[in-house]
Amino acid sequence: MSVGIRHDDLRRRNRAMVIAAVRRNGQPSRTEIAATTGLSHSTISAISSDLISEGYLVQVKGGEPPSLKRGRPQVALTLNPDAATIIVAGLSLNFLSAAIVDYAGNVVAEQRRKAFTATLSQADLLAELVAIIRQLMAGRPGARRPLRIILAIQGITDAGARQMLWSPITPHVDIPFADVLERELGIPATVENDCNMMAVALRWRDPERYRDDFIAILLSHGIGMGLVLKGELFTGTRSSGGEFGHMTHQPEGALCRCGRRGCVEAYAGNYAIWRNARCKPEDSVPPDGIEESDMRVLAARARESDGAEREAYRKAGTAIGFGLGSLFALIDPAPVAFVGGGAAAFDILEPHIRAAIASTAGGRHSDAISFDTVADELPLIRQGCTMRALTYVDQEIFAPGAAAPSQVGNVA
Amino acid sequence: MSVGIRHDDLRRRNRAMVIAAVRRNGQPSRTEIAATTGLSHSTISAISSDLISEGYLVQVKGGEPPSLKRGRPQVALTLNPDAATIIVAGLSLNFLSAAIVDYAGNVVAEQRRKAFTATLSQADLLAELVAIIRQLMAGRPGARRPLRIILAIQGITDAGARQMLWSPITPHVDIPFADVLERELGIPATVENDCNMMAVALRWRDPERYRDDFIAILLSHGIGMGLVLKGELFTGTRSSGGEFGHMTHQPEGALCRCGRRGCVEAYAGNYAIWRNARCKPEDSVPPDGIEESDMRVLAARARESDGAEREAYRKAGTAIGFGLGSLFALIDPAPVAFVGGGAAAFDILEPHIRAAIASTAGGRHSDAISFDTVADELPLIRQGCTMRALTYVDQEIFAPGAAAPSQVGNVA
DNA sequence: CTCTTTTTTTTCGAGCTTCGAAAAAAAGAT
DNA sequence: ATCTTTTTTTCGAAGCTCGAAAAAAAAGAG
Repeated sequence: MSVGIRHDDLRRRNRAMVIAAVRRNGQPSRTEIAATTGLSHSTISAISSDLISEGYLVQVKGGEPPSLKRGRPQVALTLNPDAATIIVAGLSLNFLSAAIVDYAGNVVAEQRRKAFTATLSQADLLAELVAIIRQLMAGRPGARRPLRIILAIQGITDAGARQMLWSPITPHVDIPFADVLERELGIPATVENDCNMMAVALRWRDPERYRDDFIAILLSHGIGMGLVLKGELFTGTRSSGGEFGHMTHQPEGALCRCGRRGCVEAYAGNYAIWRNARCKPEDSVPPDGIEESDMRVLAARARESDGAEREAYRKAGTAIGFGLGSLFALIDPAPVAFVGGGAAAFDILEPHIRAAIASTAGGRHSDAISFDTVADELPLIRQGCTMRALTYVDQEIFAPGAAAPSQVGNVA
Repeated sequence: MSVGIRHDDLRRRNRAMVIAAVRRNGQPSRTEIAATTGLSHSTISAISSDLISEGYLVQVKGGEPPSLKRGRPQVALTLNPDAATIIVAGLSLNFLSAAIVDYAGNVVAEQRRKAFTATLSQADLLAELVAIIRQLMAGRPGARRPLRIILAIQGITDAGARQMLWSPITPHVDIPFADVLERELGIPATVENDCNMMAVALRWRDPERYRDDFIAILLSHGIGMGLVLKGELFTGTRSSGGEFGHMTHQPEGALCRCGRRGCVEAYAGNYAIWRNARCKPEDSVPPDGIEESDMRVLAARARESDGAEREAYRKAGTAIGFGLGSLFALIDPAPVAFVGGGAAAFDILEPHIRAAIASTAGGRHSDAISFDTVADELPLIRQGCTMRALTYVDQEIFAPGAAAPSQVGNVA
């Protein structure tokens, strides 16, 4: 359904565009905003003066160094940190975190706590989550109500970012996190897949390298992926999608944590590497609770001698490589960032990944396949959530009515 | 890079929206256009009166049956067939076709000819293509110059729709079809992958069933795919992408026509089914020139008795199923249309496809997996090309400057 | 046959928005 | 102190969409 542009949409869109330019650029002047948006100086002047008087933007006074150029100096604009706050929460195995973040993206308060996610009832899990956020907000009495809650979870979410459909950290499925948070706290909430947030963060961190098309792969107990294609975060038609770890590497192959067989993860997840390194049968139930330190020992042994550990990493690299090969057959090659504890063993994995890719259709354009590693996923996830939630807030403020994830399809 | 909306873009976009509404709807009245676009009646009235006086739209006079409602009858608007023409060309193994199509999508002239694509030099192949189009245009002296050429090829094209990167129908690679056509004929040209055009056509044909997310799979000598996700035709980052047939089904498996091993196509392409049915070794070079009639014989035998033929189809179905399973892990399940000669044997394939999917991550939401078959791919490809080229023309006319495939990414 | 009702389409003025040009502002250079 | 350069604001013009009202065109009622 194609929708025409109303006249009053115009100003809203251009206001949102200006805010987006400031968010992306940091401290642009009006002239720079005019250049990046393509709008005239007079329009930018009008819009930014509105946004300043409404409290969304502020002029940076003495911050910048005295420019060496002649002429009236540019006045830098920046986001007013006090314009709004959001809450960024994270839920991973046995661990719960929440933070209040201001409109400029600075963390202003934070809470962390242990919680035995694997054994908690669904109600208790939700209660813990609500409690940590309540506690966080109680620490700032009198503060304005946060405009949005964003929750990153290890697991699959629905396409509308309302529910967790499945997660390895809890036996419960279809948990309506967003609905519960909204009901209990009265703040709009969304649930996002952690790997997707990693991809979002990479784009904000290094837009040179991670621009329009790239892949973030989490190497941890399981294997996750966040994918950006044509500048948009890629999601499934019904879920957060991108379950790279559960593409089939070997039909009827090794037993995966998900209960099926032959998934990439069943060869490349920490538990799979451990299982192979210990020479357990491929169909043995994947063990839980493997520590990063255990993996470091395995990796060290794999580097030292040509034994079962090295073979385990070979299998892992091969599985990842064939998975990437199939992915590249669909989307063409793109830069890959390997994130998480497993990235520490990337030196062992890389030759096998490259060898496997070379034997697939992904071998074409192998020059486009550049790998990078990021050791710690948590800061990435936090940053991705922050930017995503703030962008939602921007869209809500400046384009009310237009739902956040709106996209008008138009195949021709 | 975010670009603001200029004031004069507004009318252009809304004009394009009106044209798109008419193209999609067939013969809508002004009132219906207002409803679907969300613009006011006064705006639609102004725009459509402009478009009529410019010759793009015409009012349908006595066409519709006398409405049984009271009140002033709606005046149906439709595309003026004489507003423009385009050329739709197709290139497949040993076969070349071209047609002139008017602005309303009707074929007004057509040419077909044999050409031995597999043995022609690149120059001769291009010359044949230019010749058939010249001949077509020579048949309509005095006619206005067509506004666009669209060429569908069996093979991979680049993301910009300028070149054929690789094709099974010719040994030559990186053929700059679009540049040559534009230079020789002076008409803007693009090259599209045939399976992508199938997907586009399905959406125009049956928008109820094929709306926002669906998959078109060509079962023929090779295996091709066209994919629509979130209402947009899916393409790779550098090429037409979606090479479903060259996802890896079995690492180090059967020899594929592409020279690699274990691709889905190496089990499910006509040549692979034939190879398995004849009990040739999996690493034997795939034969060429298998006729549809040969495949019908194989399928009949597979239905009759449990022999090598049935086993060949089992392997084919399994490969397709595991491929779909991996695809569904990435994009979630979606309706699938199997197109082409191989769809005639879908009854034999289906149980194996479903069994394989059920054993993968795609097994979730298996209710969303509905299959359909379309016997003949050529009309689909023709129709898809027609609609795509006409939409390009619309965009060029009504939104000059904005390149046809424009999409501003905005990850947050 | 005429008048009323109903529905579609057009007309018209109001209210926005953006743009370009010119003016104002704010610094360094001379 | 004045000139030059660059940024920002101001102001009028032009264009677009919208809502309300008017006009048009048909069916139904009497």
